[in-house]
Amino acid sequence: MNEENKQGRIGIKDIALLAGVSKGTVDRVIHNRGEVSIKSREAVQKAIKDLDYSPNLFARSLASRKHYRFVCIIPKYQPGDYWETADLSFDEAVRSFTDYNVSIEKKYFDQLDASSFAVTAESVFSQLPDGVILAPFFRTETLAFVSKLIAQNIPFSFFDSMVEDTDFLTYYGQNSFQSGYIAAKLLLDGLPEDAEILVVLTQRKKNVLSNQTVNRNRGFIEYIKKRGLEGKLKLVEVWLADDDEKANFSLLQDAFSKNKSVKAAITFNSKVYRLAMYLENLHRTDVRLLGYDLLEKNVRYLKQGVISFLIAQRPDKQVYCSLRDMCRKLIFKQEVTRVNYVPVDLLIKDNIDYYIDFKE
Amino acid sequence: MNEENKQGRIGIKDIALLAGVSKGTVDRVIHNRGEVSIKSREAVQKAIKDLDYSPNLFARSLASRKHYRFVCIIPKYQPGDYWETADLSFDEAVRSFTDYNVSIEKKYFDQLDASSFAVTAESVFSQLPDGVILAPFFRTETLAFVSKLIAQNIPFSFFDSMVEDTDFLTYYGQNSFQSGYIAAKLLLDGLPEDAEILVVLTQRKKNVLSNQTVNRNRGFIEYIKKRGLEGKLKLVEVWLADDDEKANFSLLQDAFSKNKSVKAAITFNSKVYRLAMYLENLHRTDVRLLGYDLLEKNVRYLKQGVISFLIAQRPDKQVYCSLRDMCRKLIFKQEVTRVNYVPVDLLIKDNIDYYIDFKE
DNA sequence: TATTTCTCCGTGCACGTGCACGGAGAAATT
DNA sequence: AATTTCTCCGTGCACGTGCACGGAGAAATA
Repeated sequence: MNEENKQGRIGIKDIALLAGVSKGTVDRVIHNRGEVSIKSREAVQKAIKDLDYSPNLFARSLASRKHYRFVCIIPKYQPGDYWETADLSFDEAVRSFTDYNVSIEKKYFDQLDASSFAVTAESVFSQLPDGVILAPFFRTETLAFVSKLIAQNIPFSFFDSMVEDTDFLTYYGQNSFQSGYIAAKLLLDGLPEDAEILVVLTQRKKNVLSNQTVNRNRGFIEYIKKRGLEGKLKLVEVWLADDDEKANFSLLQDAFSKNKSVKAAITFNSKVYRLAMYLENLHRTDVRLLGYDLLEKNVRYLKQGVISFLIAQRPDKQVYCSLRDMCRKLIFKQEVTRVNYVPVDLLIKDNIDYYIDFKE
Repeated sequence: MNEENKQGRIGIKDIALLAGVSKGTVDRVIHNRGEVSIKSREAVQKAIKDLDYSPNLFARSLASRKHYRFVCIIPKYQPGDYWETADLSFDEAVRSFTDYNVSIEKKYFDQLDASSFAVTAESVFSQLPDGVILAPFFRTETLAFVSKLIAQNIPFSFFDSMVEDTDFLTYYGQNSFQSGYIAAKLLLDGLPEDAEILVVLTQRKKNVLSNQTVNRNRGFIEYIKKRGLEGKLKLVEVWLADDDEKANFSLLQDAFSKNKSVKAAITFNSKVYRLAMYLENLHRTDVRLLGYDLLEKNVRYLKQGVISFLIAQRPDKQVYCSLRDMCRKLIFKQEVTRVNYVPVDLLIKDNIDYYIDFKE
């Protein structure tokens, strides 16, 4: 083991020396807070360039007294729900940034209730946060919220879905349209052209579908058109309620008894385990089933072979990257990419374990 | 924006205060380098526990004079090859760790020449490295090498493939057997049971196949057995040379002319673009093609629809995680997981873009 | 008792950066 | 000319930790 001092990392005082000024002046140039003559500024900038200086981020955050406080806004959830992953990922992610003097506060709203979202969002302002990360469930309310954020000069990022034409810092999420397209391909390829397909939708209040669902559905239809299957395939829509499992069961029962030769079924959200549960009860293994997200129940049915495909969208990464980019932009003044589509990950029973077990 | 000093992070001097000793003593306990009375030691340990102290890693590595030097051993490659990704990833990864006083030296060997590997490996010792990361291409030579590493107390990690029963720190790589199994599933599902399948192998010197290839092939066969297709499917093996493209072309020509109704073809390495090129020249679109790894050429043929599936194994992650774990273990004395299988990522023309573009 | 050795421990500087403070000299004002 | 204001810049401490140095007191040796 070698004890070598200093591998010659060049620091602020090296450029001070080269530029013929003191490190205080260098500091003023780096954080351009003025009070520097043009001559000195240029000398420093040249030195920085010549020596290819990059600051030691550790020393920086050690020395910095600034404390950054971010707020994230996500829906309330039941244990095992999709949103639990995102929630836990925030805790996980913030741990990687505590040493940068970063802390985070989470706020929850009712995903069926737009006014709950508005109230939660409003409560953010009293905290005077340095940045906000949110899943923009309700378009109108989100627009109102972010315009107020902009007025107060508070940067914000979207994840999961986005509201376009707003001045968000970053977006991390899946391209829903494309993921619906891919879902269609996986579900339909190899099936007869006139097969019966069950499309299971979950309605929220006022019959409104989520952004994600709408766009995935569009992508789904697009594939069907492209393959020239429109009008040939028999698409059967089944509308379930979000909370009434008993009613849902009989709705499914109804659908399957009316359509005897269903070859495949799909949901555009994470609730595919409902369908799986239903099919398993009936010991039907002849229906190709596809859904989204790696809920524990979904994974179990995938491994059992009841579900054929799951499409995942790395919720943990969405959260981590959103937070990281906010740090990069605000703390380290680095550039970040605005729109970031996460991969459309295809999971089958044979590769699911490696996907889940892999901890980066 | 809030200027709040100190969010109450407890540091070494807080435990010194609570334990009634100086921070020097606390330091001696933490790094247990002795010269501490039992009474003091226990007081400090109690204080650490009571206050739930965790060291500030930034301050630690800032103050530390120790410089860690790692060596990695990878094969030489042509531009665009699989190993280029790994090579570049090392550069990328080491950047994240320079502030921890870490540097890395890369060493290359000829992947067709075991003795080249041995020579390269031997040259490592003169550097007195703190750790070694290698892709263990040659079993015998690797065994000799690592036993010498162990004798000199130098920790080492495998990636890409591993040599079992050695005392490696970590392994990151794909489960080759399982990935071959999955490859078979993707390639064969939906084909007639008596289809003609081309299995294209690349021989290295002395007719030796790489570990990866052997195991993927085993997994492939396993699936065929499980499906009861053994003896029904017509598997045609084609052996190509690694470097003679002209000979390879005529070998393929030969294979396709002898087997008129080939329905699918597979290679267990990254050279599937050869097959794609051949099929494209002949304007044949009726052959389902599967291969490994996201070489630029492979991706192009996938997007064109010549290749149906690519299986990826996150070489960048393998490298990054190997290096990160070495830091965790050696610098921060944290525990790491020994065997880490990376996901078997399934890519089709419709999800490849998101996969490639996504920068974490 | 005087000297040496040994055990234990406190002090103080360093790492690279941020930032407050104050000072020197020029320019503007009285 | 004396004073004030303004522009520019250097000095020095702090962040939390690692580590070298040396000192105090006890124990061992003379």
